[in-house]
Amino acid sequence: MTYDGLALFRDITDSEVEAMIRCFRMYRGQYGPGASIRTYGEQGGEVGVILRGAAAVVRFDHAGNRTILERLVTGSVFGEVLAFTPALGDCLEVVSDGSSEVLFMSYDHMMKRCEKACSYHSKLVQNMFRLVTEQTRRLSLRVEILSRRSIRDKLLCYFRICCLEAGGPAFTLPFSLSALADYISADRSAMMRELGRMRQEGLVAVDGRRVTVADAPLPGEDPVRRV
Amino acid sequence: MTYDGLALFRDITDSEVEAMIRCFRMYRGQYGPGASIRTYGEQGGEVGVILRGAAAVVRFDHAGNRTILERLVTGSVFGEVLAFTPALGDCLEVVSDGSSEVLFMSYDHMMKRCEKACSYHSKLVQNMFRLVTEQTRRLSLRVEILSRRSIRDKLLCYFRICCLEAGGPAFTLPFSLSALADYISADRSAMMRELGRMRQEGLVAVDGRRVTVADAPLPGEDPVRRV
DNA sequence: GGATGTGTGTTGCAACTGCAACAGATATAA
DNA sequence: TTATATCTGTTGCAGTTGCAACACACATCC
Repeated sequence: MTYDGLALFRDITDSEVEAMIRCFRMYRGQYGPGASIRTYGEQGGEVGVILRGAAAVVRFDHAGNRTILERLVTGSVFGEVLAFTPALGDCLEVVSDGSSEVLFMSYDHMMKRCEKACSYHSKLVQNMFRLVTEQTRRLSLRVEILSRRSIRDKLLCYFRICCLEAGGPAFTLPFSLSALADYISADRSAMMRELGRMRQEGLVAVDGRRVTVADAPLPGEDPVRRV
Repeated sequence: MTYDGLALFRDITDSEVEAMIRCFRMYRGQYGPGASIRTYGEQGGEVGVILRGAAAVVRFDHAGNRTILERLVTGSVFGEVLAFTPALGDCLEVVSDGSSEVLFMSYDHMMKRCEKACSYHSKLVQNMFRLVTEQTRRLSLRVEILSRRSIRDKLLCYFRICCLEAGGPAFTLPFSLSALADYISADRSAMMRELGRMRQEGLVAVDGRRVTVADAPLPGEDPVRRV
């Protein structure tokens, strides 16, 4: 296995990675579609990296509502020490989306200053820093979406972010419409209804998972400031 | 000024901090109550640290709704590179809460590997890492709150988190009820109404900013898992 | 003192949203 | 093929929520 292309191991050679895997006692796990990678609460201070495939951090509240807290793709990091400490009796789970492979390591071990002062160790920390920073930005976007007051605003906010990432007025949803409802934390039928209204008003066009937004923001364009 | 007690400068002596301030060309700013510390979009890759006082990251959408995206206290870090990139034409602002003092530095300069390899530089990066991690956890909690489907659930979720932090069934709100509504992203009057209902049902007791929760979770108690 | 601004508390109303239920489409496995 | 599961699409209904408006308390400032 090569670790090329993984942001966590950027500027670190495969042989150095192998050395770290031994030194840090990292281990890998393979998961099938829908398999539970981790249930939060059980893992001590562990950090996971998605080597291959994708996954999602989901929460089930006492009423059984599923909420997708976070989507993890190849290269994403997750872990209780990084985010989403379960505190309120809800069930938190990392679920494999399709088949995936995950590398686990001890957070403390990674953060501890190594007596050998290996240069790749500090590179690892720097890379992890970048990943956590990205994570923070994704979470911020999530907060931006969830803090909208209506389903319509949530959808528009999410769609526009997707357009910016895609660099055009159209993009493909990374998950099903049902999962989208869970992601924006809304009732599915209510979302479908609102989506229908928006389609009628010509705000969006939805064809399967393909979404086209009417007044999509152009990338690079400075947002208008209203004070 | 002493930098004691600031998480960013932990394990770094004041004289080392002073050296870094010169080397990094950091600078300080003082702000009065309600003053705008930064408007997102204007600052390049800058990172700010609250040295004294408190602040809030707020957003005004096109309809004028205010949303408190994040509360910053002494020691908190903020910056466009860390979180909350404005992307959708809304107005994002860091507003001083009371009088405050902020230290700014260049993100790139901080992340760049220093040719002198000063030990305190790498300590700074480690400390920053911890702060960003904490930031991530706070954002996660925020997502947990906002992803609740009703005002009641949002309030209960937030209150319980506050109880866990306070270590008891009662705590004092860090801001006004009006600001709380902005924080949970709900209409103020609707929140007051729901709060009244919850009071009637004996779920909570609210006296000014003092909140007591009936079935507060106890710290250290393992959350119940329901699969 | 009055003016101003902010925070609290309340109400009516219209609109939105969650919920339950149903039907059809599609895909996968037995 | 038949089951089974998931996803899509729709509807009625009841409850929640946002919105606008108002009254009052409490500060600060002139």
